[in-house]
Amino acid sequence: MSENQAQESEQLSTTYDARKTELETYKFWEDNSCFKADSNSKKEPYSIVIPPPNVTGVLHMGHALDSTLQDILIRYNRMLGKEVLWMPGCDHAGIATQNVIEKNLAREGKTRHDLGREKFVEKTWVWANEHKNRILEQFKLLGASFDLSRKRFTLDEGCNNAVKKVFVDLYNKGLIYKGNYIVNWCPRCQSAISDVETNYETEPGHLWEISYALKDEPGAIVIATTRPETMFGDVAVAVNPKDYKYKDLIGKNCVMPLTGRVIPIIGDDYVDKSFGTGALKITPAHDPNDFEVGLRHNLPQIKVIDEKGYMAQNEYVPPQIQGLTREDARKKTVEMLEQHQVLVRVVEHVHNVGKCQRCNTTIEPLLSTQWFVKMKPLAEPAIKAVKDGSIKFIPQRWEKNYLMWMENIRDWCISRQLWWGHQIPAYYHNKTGEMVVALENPDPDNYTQDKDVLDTWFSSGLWPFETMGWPDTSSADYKKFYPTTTLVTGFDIIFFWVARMITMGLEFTGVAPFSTVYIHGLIRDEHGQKMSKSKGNTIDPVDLIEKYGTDALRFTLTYLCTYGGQDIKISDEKFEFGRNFTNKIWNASRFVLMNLTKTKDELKLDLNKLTIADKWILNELNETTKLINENIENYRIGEVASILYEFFWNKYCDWYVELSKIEKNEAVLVYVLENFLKLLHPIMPHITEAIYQKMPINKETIGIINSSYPKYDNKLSFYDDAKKMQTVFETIKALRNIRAEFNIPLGSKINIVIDKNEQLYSQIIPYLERLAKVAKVEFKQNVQIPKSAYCVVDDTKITIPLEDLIDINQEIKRQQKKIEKLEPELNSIVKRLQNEKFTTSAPADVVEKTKARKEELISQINLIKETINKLS
RNA sequence: GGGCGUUUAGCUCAGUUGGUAGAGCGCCUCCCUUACAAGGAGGAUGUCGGGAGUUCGAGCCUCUCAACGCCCACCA
Repeated sequence: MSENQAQESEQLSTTYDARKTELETYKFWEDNSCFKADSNSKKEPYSIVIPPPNVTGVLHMGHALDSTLQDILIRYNRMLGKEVLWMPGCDHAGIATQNVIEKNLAREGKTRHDLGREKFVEKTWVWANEHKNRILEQFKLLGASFDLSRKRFTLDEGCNNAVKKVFVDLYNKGLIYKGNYIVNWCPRCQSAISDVETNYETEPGHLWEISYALKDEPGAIVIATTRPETMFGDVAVAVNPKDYKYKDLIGKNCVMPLTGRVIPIIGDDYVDKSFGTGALKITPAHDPNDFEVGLRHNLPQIKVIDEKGYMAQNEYVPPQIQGLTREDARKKTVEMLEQHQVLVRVVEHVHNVGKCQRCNTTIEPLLSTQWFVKMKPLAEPAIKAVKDGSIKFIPQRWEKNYLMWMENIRDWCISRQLWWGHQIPAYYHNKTGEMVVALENPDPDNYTQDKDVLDTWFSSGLWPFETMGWPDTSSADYKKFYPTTTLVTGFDIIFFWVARMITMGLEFTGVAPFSTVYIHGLIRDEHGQKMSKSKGNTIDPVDLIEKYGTDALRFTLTYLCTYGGQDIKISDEKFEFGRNFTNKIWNASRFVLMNLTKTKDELKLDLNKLTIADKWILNELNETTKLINENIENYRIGEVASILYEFFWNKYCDWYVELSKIEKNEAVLVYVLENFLKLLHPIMPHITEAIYQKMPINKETIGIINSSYPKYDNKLSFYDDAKKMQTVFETIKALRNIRAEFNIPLGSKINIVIDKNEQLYSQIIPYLERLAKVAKVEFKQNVQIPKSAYCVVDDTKITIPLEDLIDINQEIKRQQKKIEKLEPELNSIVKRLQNEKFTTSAPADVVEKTKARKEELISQINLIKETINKLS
C-alpha cells in the first residue's frame, strides 16, 4: 500500500481476502506510527488503559469483546481529532503465574522449594518475558490500535516503584496494618486470599449433633456442627442468653468427648436459637464468626488444622486423627463419636462452602498473620465520587452494585505467601525483629525483607497512574493523559479492579482515575453457559478470525453488544452475519469503483446538480451520521452497528446503487461510500481502510484511521426531496408485490395507469421501467379499466390491467384477505376517535396522525372493494 | 436473607422520552436481473411471562405473582 498506489483509483479484487487485507492494513498503520500517542500534543487528550490481560493468558472471546469496544472508542476519538492514548500492558497474575511454573516443575518431579526463592523467581521471569509479549501480539489480530511503544507490565520497575510508594504511604497513614486474624486460606496455593477471591458453592452436607457432657453434674448439652473435625479446636460452647432452654447452663463447664478437655458454656447474642440445637461450639482458629466470639469472650485460639489442610500434630488432636486430611479427619471423627455414643443425630444440610477462585480448593478459614488495608477511610471518597457524578457507570445500574459493596466494605487482606509478585517493603531486624516499612532496605546486612508478596490486584489497582509515570507527577504522560477518560471492562471485576483503582486513584492522585466506566456483559456459549476450557465450550477468537476475518468478528460482537450490557450468547455461525456484511461492503465498493469514469477532481460533490435520488441518499447519510454520533457518544455501540448495517445494505445498496445502474451521479456514489466507510471505521477498521486507500478521492490524511469523523451537515438535509423519493420506492414495492404475488414473470412487462400527480411520476418513470419492469406508463384521470388491480401510494391511485396476466379469482381472494387484515385496525381507530377523551387530551399531532391513518385505511379498503367489484 | 437482571416471531435478540411491534438466522414462493447465491424480489409468523392498576392510550410507568439467571451476605 505505497503512496503511489494510494493516489490512484484501483480495482478491488473480485473476492475479498479478509486475512490478507487485515494483515496488510495493520502493518500499514504500524509502519506509519498511527497508534503512537504524543504527550506533547496540543490536542485534547483521550485515554484508555487496557484491563491488563494475565501474562498466563491466551486470547479469548472476552478479550475480543473488551478490546473491540475500547478500540472503537479510541478510533472514534482519534477521528474526532483528539490526542488518543490506548495504554497496553499485562498483569503479572501472581497466583496464576506461580501455578503455571509450579506445574511445569512438577512435571520434572520438583517443587519450588527445590529451586529456592531466588532461582524460582528468576525462572518465572524468563517465562513471563517470553509470554508477556505473546498475548499483546494476539491482541493485534483484533486490530487493536494501542500504543505498544508504551506497553507496561504490572511487575516492571516503574510499577514496583509505585507499589512501594503506595504501600509505605498507606502504612505511614495507618491505613495498612499487620495482624493475626482469620483469613481465607487456600491449602493448595498455600496462601491467604482475599474475600473477593473466595467463591461460595452450594453443596450438600450434614449437620452433626454432638452431645457434650456437663462437668460435675448429670446431663449434657447438644451442639450442632457441619465440621466435626474442627471440634478439637473448640474453646467453648455458646448459647443465646435469651434461650430459656440453656440460660441456666451459662457459666457452667462441659467435657468434650474424645479428648475430655473441659470448656466453658458461654452466652452470646450471635447464636441463633432456632438453628440446629441452639447450641454452638466455638472454634476461634477455624471459623470467622467463632473468631469474633472468641475475642469478645477472651477465649484462647487453638489451631488444629495446618497450612496444608492436614490435621495438626499437637496435644489437642487425638493421635488417630493427627496428620489426616480434613476430609478423612471428618469421617474418622464421626466414627469415633459414634463409638462413644455421643453422636445424637445427623441431619442432611445444604450449605455454602468457600472455594479458592484460582484452583477451586475448599478454603480453610485459618488464623494467620497477614497484612491488611483498612478500607473504610479509603472507601469514603470513592463513594462520594460516584454519588456526585465524577465517575459515571454505564449502564447506571452498576453504580448501585458498586456503592453497596463500598458501603459495606471490609478490610482487604493483601499479603500472599507466594514468591511471584511485589515483595512487601517491610524489613525486620535480624536480631531484634524490629520492623521498618520503607522504600528500600535500611541496612541489608542486618535487615531481612518480609517474605510475603502483595495481592496481584494491589498493583493492578494503581494501573491508570502507575503506567503514566506516577509517582513522577511531572512526567509528560501523566500530565497529558491522566486522569484517563473511559474505562471499559466486564462486570465481573468491578470489585476486584474497578473499585480498587477508584480508591487508590483518589487517595494518591486526588482525582478519579477515569470519568466513565463502561461495563459490558460476559461472553457465553449458545446455551448461556460461561465459557471454560474444562467445559470444552470455548470458542477461540483466532479460529473465528481465520474463518471470517477480524472485521467480521468485531462487527458481530459489536452488533450483539446492547446498551443494557446483557451477557452475549455466541456460536460460531453467528459470525456469518459479520462475514456477510464484509462481503457486501467489499462487493458494493468494488462495483462503485469499477464503474467510475470521472477523474478525482471531477468527483467533487456539486450540490447544484442533484436528482431527487441523490438528495434522498445524501439526506439519509446525513441523518445516519447524526444518529451514529449521538449513539456512540452515549455508548450505544450495538445500535451504531445496527444503524450502519441498515443504512448501507438497505438504503445504499438496495436502492441507491441499484438506481445508479439507471442514472448515476458518480460524485454522490463516492461521497456516500467515503463517508459511510469513515462512520464504520471504528468498528471495522481494516476493510474500511483498505477500500478507502483505493478510492480516487483527495484524501485529507494518510489513511481513514486519522481522517475526520463525519458530522451532521445542514447543507445535506433534503427532507422534502427525500420524501418524494420514498414515494418512488413505495410505488416500486407495490408493483413488485403484485408481480410476485401473481407470479407475473419478469419477462412479461406490465402496463400501469396513474391517475394524477403526473409531475412527480414523470420523474420516476425511468426507475419504474427498470426496477419494476413496467412496459408503459399512462397518465389518465378517473379511468375505468376492467379487470384491474390497484395500488395506492400516498394519494395516488395506480391501476394495473390484469386480464392478460393473472388468474382473476385468485386475485379476488387475495384482495378479500387484505380487507380482513385492515378492518380490525380501522375499527379500533374509529373507536378511538369517537372517544372524546382521546381527541381532547391527546396531543394534537397524535390526533391528526390518527385521523390521517383513518382516512388512509378507508380509502385503501374502498379501493380494494372497488377492485373486487371490477374483477367479479 | 438482601440486591440486580431476564421473560417480545420457530431460534438469537433489538425496541432511547408511553401513541398499537422490528432485525438476523430459519421457513415458503420466485429469480444465476454480470457488485455480491456469503446474493436479489416477495411472503408467512407475535392476546410483547400471568394478573391488577395509572392513562384517552402500556412491550415501555406502578403494584403483584411466576419462571430462569447473576451478585452480595455466610446460621454453626
